[in-house]
Amino acid sequence: MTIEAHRKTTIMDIAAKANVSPSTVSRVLRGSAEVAEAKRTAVMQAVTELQYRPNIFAQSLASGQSMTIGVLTQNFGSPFYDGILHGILLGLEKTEYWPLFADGRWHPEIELNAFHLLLDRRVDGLIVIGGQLAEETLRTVAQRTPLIVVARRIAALPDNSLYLNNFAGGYNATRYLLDMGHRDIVHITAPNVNPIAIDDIEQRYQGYQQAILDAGLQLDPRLVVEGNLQQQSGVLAVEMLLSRGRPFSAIFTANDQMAFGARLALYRRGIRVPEDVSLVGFDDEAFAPYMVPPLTTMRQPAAEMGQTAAKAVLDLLNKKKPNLPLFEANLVVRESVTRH
Amino acid sequence: MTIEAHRKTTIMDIAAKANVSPSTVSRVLRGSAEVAEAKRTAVMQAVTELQYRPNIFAQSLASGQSMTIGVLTQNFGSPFYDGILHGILLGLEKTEYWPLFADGRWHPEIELNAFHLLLDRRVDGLIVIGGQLAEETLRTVAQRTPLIVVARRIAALPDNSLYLNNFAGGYNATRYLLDMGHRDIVHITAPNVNPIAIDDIEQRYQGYQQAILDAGLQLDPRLVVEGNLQQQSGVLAVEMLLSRGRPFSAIFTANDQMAFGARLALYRRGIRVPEDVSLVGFDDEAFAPYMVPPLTTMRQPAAEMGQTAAKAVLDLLNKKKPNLPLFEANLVVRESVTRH
DNA sequence: CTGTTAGCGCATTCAT
DNA sequence: ATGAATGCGCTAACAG
Repeated sequence: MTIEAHRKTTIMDIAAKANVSPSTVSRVLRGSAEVAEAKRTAVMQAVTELQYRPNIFAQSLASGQSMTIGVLTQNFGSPFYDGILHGILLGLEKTEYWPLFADGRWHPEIELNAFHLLLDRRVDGLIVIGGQLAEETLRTVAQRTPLIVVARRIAALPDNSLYLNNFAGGYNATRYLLDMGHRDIVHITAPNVNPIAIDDIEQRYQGYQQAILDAGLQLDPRLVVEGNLQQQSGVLAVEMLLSRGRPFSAIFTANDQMAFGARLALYRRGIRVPEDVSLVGFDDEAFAPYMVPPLTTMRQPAAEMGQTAAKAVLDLLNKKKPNLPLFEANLVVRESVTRH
Repeated sequence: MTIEAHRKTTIMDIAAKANVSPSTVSRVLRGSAEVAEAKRTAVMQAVTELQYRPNIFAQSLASGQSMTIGVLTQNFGSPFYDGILHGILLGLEKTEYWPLFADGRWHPEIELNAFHLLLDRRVDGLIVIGGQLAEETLRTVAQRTPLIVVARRIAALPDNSLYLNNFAGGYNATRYLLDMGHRDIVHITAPNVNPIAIDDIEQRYQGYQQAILDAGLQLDPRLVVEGNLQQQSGVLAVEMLLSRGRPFSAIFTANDQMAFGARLALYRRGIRVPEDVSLVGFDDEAFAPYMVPPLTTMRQPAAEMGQTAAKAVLDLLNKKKPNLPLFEANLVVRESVTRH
């Protein structure tokens, strides 16, 4: 058993079989130059016959390109982020680029590590979804590598970040409840979570406040409760609320998960939804339509954002200025809200 | 460690700076041989000073190893699969291997393509989560590359597949309802979904049947309804069931999503859970504890399976026979079931 | 222990 | 249009 016997087929093998030089093989394979039709087909045939597959490492080493786009996410399984992931996948599907995923797990150290490993793999472009990387770090990288940050606003990189208008989302959700006749509207926010989400959440809160004021009503701090985005905190928030004794007819939560928790707490207290209290969430998680009753919520266009992000990095790779619209969440009306 | 470094510093630069040969640099960097302490530290210092980062492509090309484990999943966002993903991430975390993800999107062609792209990237090992790749294909690859298939039983590869005892899961769920005094137990199954899941689902159904028989009861086809694993099909299943007029006091669904749908349908019909009908799901999705009322369900040890899979490929890489236990789903009791 | 010498497989100049 | 030559950055076999 010689080494030869098991050696992988290389560009040389197919060059020999097709009676051409290795360079010609390379030319037809990557279409980098015109080649006589006869040789062309001879090469292609040899390729299929020998089941040749190029060695990516050799290719990348020689060309300096990896044909990959690094994608840094924060936990496979977060509904919103996964939606973005799908969009990216879709946006890259018909291109020559292949996504390389890394998971920051919402851990600053793990995230930084993953980020570097992506860079070590010499990705040609980079998409960062949310996360907590220092803006400084992102700025530095952006100078050298096409970079798009999704679901996070980087003030210093207006042309590289893509995010949602959370203020409008909070405003519209609240506005809807007002239009339905509600006057005592609770908001469950989440001020002390990780640094990036906090910004979005704060925006939603601001939107809530502005809508109340625009309706000519007064802000009442007793109607605002704090959670941490987890379902359980929605439960606690409602408990807290009820203990305050301030009457209310509707609840708007900063995300769906807390709405789920809130709904459970109301159920345990025997408070009916939507007869006694209306409920509006934010995210439109897969479960929202199947809650009892189905949850009215703000849908974030995650997939569209991901796809736009993918197109944007490709634009950057081609030295074109990418088009980065400001996205908005849309109200999805379901049965958890009634006219008051 | 900053970003600048990823540029052009090569092993030669640091060799020059440390006054040693490139090979010595390589030796200390990868610990492949003993090196005098003095040179060692000189090299290390040069490395940090020049912010050197090895070129992965050159490394892999020269060594023949990529230090990556390919992971083929089927849609980022499926709760069970994501759990496995997390487990794999965890299992690989402290090793020298880095996971390379690909998404088959539940599309046979896309999956096969992704599979090949993973192989093209010369992964040292491979973990396939579910999917529909031909057993033949898997067997061929397994001969050449360490391969573990998770959440799918490959008869021809008993030492490479890792899955759950779904029969026991179905049996235990049904058994629990029987123990609670229920006699007219509905099962919502899903016979016509994709080829791989169908096997698991069928096993759950078999478990249900066996439990009924073991309790000395008769199987009644009118108590079995078919869905397709989606929430919406749970809604339809219950509608169908009610139209049959056959009384029942409990429903066991083949997955949580259909349980969600079923619960919604019951709500719309004014049938109370659990007072009128008890409900048991399968998967323990994140939402289950927050359903109204909280859902009793079978929890699959996804993360453990993923971690075990990761360890198993590493074992294969080290020519050790991996330990592949048969996993089981555990009952998680919540308020959606009452004694009958 | 350590420096020298060859490749790893391919892309890309150069010449022709 | 095409073959020969060079190098991408690193590892490993071979001497010393």
